[in-house]
Amino acid sequence: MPARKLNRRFFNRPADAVARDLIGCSLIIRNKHKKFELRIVETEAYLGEKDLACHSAKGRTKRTEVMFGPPGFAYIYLIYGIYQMFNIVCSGKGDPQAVLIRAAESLSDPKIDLSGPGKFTRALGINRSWNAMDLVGEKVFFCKRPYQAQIKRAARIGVDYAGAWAARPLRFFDARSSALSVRPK
DNA sequence: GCATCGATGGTG
DNA sequence: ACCATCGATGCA
Repeated sequence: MPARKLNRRFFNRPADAVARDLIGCSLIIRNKHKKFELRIVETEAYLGEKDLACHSAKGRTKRTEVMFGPPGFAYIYLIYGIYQMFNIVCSGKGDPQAVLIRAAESLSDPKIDLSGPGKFTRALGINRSWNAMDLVGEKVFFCKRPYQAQIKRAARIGVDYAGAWAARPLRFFDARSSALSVRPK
């Protein structure tokens, strides 16, 4: 039945709260020809200027500009010259936090592999042209759905450079999912 | 199984 | 010179 659509207020909270609450939620993407529906199983929170793993800690630049704006919009960037990372801007305007979507399960086509942040964007055709896209709109939006995830948390992946922030348990995942991203540590 | 490594390009 | 990654390769 009609799942509850997540509104802008949902994202106007600290990124760790949003990251946790997004586990088990669905993401609906309506393109011209295809419609994707998927369930989010892994996220990471990036807590803004004080968080040394968060891009906004390096300052306000052209790339990170969207994070300094209002919540509920996409922050997309290129990593390793190859992969696009899909984030949702969180917290209020002027507090540049974000949540990275790391893995999901496709509900519309189980064959689609979304078990990693790079695989996720590649499979869904998400790229930097999506930067600043509204994620509480008509074509792309999230829904709360009746699903019992077993939520666990751990340190974030690939941020060893961030000092004490690297050890913080800001990665959230559904322990029952078989579509988690793999990387150890 | 696991460890290591190259691809590839924007960013500061 | 770094990277919020992935997949291939080598060796066990």
